[in-house]
Amino acid sequence: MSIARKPNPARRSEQSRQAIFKATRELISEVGYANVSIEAIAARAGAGKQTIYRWWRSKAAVVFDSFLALSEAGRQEEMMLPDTGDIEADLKLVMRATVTEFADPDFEAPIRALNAEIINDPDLAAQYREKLAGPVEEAKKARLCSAQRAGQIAADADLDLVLELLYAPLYQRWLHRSGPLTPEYADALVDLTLKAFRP
Amino acid sequence: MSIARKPNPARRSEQSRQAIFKATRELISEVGYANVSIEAIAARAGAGKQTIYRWWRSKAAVVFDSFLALSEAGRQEEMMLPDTGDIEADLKLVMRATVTEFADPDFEAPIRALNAEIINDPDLAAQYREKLAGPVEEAKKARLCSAQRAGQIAADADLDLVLELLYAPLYQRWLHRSGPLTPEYADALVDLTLKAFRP
Amino acid sequence: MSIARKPNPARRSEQSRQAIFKATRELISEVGYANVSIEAIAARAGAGKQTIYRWWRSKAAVVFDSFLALSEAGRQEEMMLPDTGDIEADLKLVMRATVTEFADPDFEAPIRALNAEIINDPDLAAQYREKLAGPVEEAKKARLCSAQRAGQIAADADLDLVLELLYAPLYQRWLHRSGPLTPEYADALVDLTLKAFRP
Amino acid sequence: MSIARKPNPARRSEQSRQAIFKATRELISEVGYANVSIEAIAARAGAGKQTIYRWWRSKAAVVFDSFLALSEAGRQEEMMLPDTGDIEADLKLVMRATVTEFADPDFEAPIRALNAEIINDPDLAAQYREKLAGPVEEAKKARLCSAQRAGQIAADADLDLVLELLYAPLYQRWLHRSGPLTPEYADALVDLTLKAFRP
DNA sequence: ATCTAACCGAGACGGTACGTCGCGTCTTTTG
DNA sequence: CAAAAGACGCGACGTACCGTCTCGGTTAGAT
Repeated sequence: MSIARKPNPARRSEQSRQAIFKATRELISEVGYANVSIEAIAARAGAGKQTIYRWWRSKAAVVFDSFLALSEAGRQEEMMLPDTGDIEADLKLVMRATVTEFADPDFEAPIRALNAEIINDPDLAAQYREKLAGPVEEAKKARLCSAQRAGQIAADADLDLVLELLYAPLYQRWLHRSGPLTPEYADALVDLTLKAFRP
Repeated sequence: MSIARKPNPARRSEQSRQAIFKATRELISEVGYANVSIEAIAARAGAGKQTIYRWWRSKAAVVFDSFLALSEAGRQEEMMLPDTGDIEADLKLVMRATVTEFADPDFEAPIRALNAEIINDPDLAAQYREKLAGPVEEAKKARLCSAQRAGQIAADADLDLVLELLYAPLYQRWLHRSGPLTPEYADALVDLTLKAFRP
Repeated sequence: MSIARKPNPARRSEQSRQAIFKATRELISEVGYANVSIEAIAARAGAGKQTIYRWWRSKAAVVFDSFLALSEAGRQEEMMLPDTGDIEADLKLVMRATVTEFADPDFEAPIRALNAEIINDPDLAAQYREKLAGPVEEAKKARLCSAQRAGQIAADADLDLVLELLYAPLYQRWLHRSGPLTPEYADALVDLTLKAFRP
Repeated sequence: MSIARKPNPARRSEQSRQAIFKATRELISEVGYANVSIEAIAARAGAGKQTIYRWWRSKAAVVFDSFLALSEAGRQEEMMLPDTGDIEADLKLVMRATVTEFADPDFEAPIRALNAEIINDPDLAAQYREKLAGPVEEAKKARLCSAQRAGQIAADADLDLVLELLYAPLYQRWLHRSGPLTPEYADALVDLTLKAFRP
C-alpha cells in the first residue's frame, strides 16, 4: 500500500549533485572510504541529508557515481588500445601500465574500497561491470579479436576467458597483497596466456 | 602519555573465547556479516564487550578467528589432495569441487565478507594467507610438484603462478558475479593452465 | 577546534520534553535519584539519548527541570503567605508546615538529591535560587516586611538574614539528620529569631 | 544462607591501609571527589581492588576514613577554644576563623563532597557526627557552658540550639553560595545569636 | 502573473552501535 | 591466608551516524 514517492529527476539540482560528488571524493581521499559518512558528505557539500537519500540508495552508490562522474568527464571519445600488429608486445604494454597504475597510492584506497563493496553488493557489481569495467573490457576484446583474425590467438578462443586469465591473477595478487606486482610478472602473465590460447 | 595496557593471555578465559566464537558464527549465518555487531556477539555469548575488545582489534578479527577455530577443529592431520598420477583429472576433480562449494549459499555470505575485509585490512590479509589459505595452497603445490616430477608440468614452472592461473579467474568470476561457475568452466581453466605450463 | 553546535530551541519537540520530564519523575520515585540513568530516562520516555544530551548538561539538570516543570504547573497566581498581623503566629504556622512536609518520605528522596547536587554544581545552585527558592523567599520576605512596618521586627533588620536564622538550622538538622524535627523545634526557632531581631 | 566471609582485622596490612589513604587524598585534590574511582585509588596505592572492597563499604567510606586519619594524626591532645571571659569576642574570633577557612580553595572541594555524601548516606552522616563534628562541637559547647555559668547566656539555653543558630546560616550560605562570607557576616551571626539567648 | 507542488538547506528526532570507564566479583599467584 | 594483580560480566557513559521527519525558503512549471 506504500505510496512510492518518486522524485522528479527533471527538477534535480545539478549544482547539489556536483557539490556532493566533489565532497565525496575529497572526503574519501582525506579520511578513507570507511570513515566517510553521509552526514559528512552532506555537511561538506552544503547539502541536506535528504537530498542524498532522495537520489542514492547507499553510501556506496554515492561513491560509485562520484567516481563514475570523474571517469566520464575524462573519457576520450572511444576507448582504444594500441594495435601494432604484435599482440604480445601490445598486451605487455597495457599490462605493465596497469601494474604501474596499481602502484599509485592515490588510486589504491578508493579502488580497494570499491572492490570490497562490489563483493557484497550485487547491484553495485552489475553497475560496475556495465559502467566502468564494460567499456574497458570491450576495448581489450576488440584488440584480442584483431589478434584472433591475425591468427595469433586460437579462432575458437573465448575472449572473456582470455581476459580473465590475463587479469584475474594480477587483480588477485594486488587485492590480497599476496605477492609483488612487477613488470616481469605482467610479462609472464601475457606469455602464459598467449601460450594457453595459441592456435 | 597512554599506558599501553597489555592483557595477560595466560589468564584468558577459554570458556568465554569459545562462547564468543560460537555466538559469532551463529549470528553471521542468521543475520549476515554486515549486520553482526560486537554488542550482539557479546550479548549472545554472555560475555562483556570489554572481553572482546581486550582480545581482538576489530569485528573482522573476531569473525576470522571464529572460522579459524572451526577449520582447525575439523582439520585432518595433513591436508592431502588425490594423486592418481593424472594431474589433469586430479585438478579437474578439485576445481569442480570448489565450484560446487561456491554454489552453497551457506558458505557464500561469510566467504564474501571475509574477502571484502581482506581487501582493506593488510593484517587480516596476512593472517588469512598464513592460517587459512597457506595450508591449502601447500597441499596443492605438493600435488603440482608431483606432476612436475612426472614431467606433466614444465620443470621450471613457478607453482605459485600455476595456482594463480588456475584459481584467480574462478575466484574473480565468483566474487564479481561476472559469469556462471560451471563444471565446464572449471575444466576449461585446468586445460588452459596445463597448456600454458606444458613442458 | 571544536565547532560549538548550538541546537535551535524553536524546533524543539515539546512532546519529547514532557515525556522526558514524566519519565524522570517516575524513575526517581521508583528507584531513587542515584539509580536513575540517562539511558533509562530516554528509554522510558521513548526518546533518543541525544535528545537529552542536546538540551541538558547533566542528569541533575534534567531532574531539576522535571521538578521545576511540576512546580510551575501547580503554581498559584502569586505566592502568598498568611498575614494575620501576628508575625509570631504566622511564622510558626509556616515553619510547622515545613516540618510536616519534611516528614513526608515521598518528598524526602528527591529533595535530598537536589540539595546534594546543588552543593557541587554552582550553575545548578544558581538556577535553584532563581527558579525554585527565589519566589518562595520573596513571599516570605514580603510577610517579614509587613511585620517590619508593624514594628514587630527591627526596622534595620536584614530580611535575608532573618530568613537564614529561621530556616538554616531547620534545613541543616534535616539534611544531617542531627536531631528531631518537631513542631516545638519550629516554634523555638521562631521565638529565638524574633528575639534576635526585636526592635 | 550466605556464608558471610568476615576478614580478620588482626591480619590487616597497615601498610596497604596507609597507602590507600594517601592515594585517596592525592587523587581527590588532583581530580576532585566525583572523578575519583576505586580502581584509581587501588592502582595509585599499589593495592588490589579487593583489598579496598574487603575493608570499606563504599568510596565515600574510604574517603571519609582518609580524612579522619589525617585529622586524628594532627589532633592536639584535646580540642580547646579560647576563653578570655568575653564570649562575644571569643565567638567572633572562632567564627571569623571558620569564614577564612572556607575561603581556602584547597579545603573547598573535599568538604563540599563530604557534605553532599552525608545528605544521602545516613551511616556516613552518623560517622561524621561521631568522629569529626562531635569533638569539635563538644569543645564549642564547653566554651558556651562556661559563658552560661558566667551569666552571658541564658541558663536554660539549649547549647545545641545555640550552635545551630550560630553555624547553620554560615554553612548554608557557603554550601548554597547564596551570599558572601565576610567577617562582618560572622560578627552579625554572633551578635544575633547572643541577643537571642540573652538571659 | 500567480499559484502551487517539488526540491532544497537545515537539523531535530528515535534509534543502534560504538569504544571506554568503572563497578563489584572471582581466580590465580606470590610472600 | 591476606594481598597484588587483573580478567570477567555487566551497566552506563557520551558520541557518531543512521534513515525519517518536519520546517521555511526558493524555484519551477501549470494555471
